[in-house]
Amino acid sequence: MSNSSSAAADAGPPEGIGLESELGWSIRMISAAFRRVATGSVADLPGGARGYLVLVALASGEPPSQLALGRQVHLDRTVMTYLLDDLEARGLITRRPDPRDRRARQVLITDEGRAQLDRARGRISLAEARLLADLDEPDARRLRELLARVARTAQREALVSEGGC
Amino acid sequence: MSNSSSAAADAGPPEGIGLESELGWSIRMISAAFRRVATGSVADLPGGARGYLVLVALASGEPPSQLALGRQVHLDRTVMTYLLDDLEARGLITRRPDPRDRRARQVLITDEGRAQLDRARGRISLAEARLLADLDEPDARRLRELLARVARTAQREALVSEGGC
DNA sequence: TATTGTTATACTCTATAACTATA
DNA sequence: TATAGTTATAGAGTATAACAATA
Repeated sequence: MSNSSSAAADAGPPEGIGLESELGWSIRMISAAFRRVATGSVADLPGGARGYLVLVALASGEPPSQLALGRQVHLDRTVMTYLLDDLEARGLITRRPDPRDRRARQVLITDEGRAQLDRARGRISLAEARLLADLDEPDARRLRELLARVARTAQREALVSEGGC
Repeated sequence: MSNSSSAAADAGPPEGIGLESELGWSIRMISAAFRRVATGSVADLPGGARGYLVLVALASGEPPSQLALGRQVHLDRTVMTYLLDDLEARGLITRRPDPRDRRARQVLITDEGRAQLDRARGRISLAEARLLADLDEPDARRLRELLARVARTAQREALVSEGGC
């Protein structure tokens, strides 16, 4: 019959602490779950989730250099090169030399890029809602706010260490 | 001089929505940051963070099959095989045939495994605290609780989809 | 026929190093 | 000498398929 060993001897209860109290476990499971629900939303963008975040970053603010852009979305400059190649080939971004520093290239989002981004944004919103489905509205908002706060300082510290990506 | 193009024209303020409002960005940055602060804490465990989570799962409850264990920590059974090989070679776990189902093997943590786990747990706690450093105690507790809640249902849905890992 | 564990294989992501052109 | 971008390469992490033993 079905194994279901849990039914046999339930003598081993949650003896204090288990996986669910591990922050690393939560992060791992949520990362996987978000990838699961969001992959389809960005499937038609070059680079998938990475391409999406690049477009989001480009949609607001000054046209950044490739390096600055990579730091915003935690992508190595070597990855940025071919990711931007793909986005440019599809007409979602353009690159032009920075007049102030001829080593650098400014990255700009195109109208087509904005259009695709807006469509993807709607799909991503649905995916996010699915991920947080069993939180009520205030809890979901609180979780988003706390995550954003931790992520913001995490990014700052990533720039300090600045060893790898 | 240093480029610091941000100093030049600061005309591009956060015009409404940017990366920080993206849940996917927060998750991405936090995953990377946690890996950064926690890798050292589990460096002497076979499999690093994955080995650590396996030990945590084994430390409480009934000895699970390799498959059940993999589902708890979101690892494919093909990965479990050599991860457990490594943990067993170091004497942190043992495997024995399940008397009720001779296809399956029960995985047990050893005394040495518990000892190493306890030491790693202390180091991980410090790393977690570093990650959440700029939250006060109530906010940190709230974030942990919300993450655990989302992670728990995320895991349940992973078992349903059960296509990949 | 379906499932557990194993092995082998391929694909993606990430990390490192070397090169160019500018500064 | 140091930096932005490119290219090539190697290494993890993950996924897929095939197999043996058992249900």
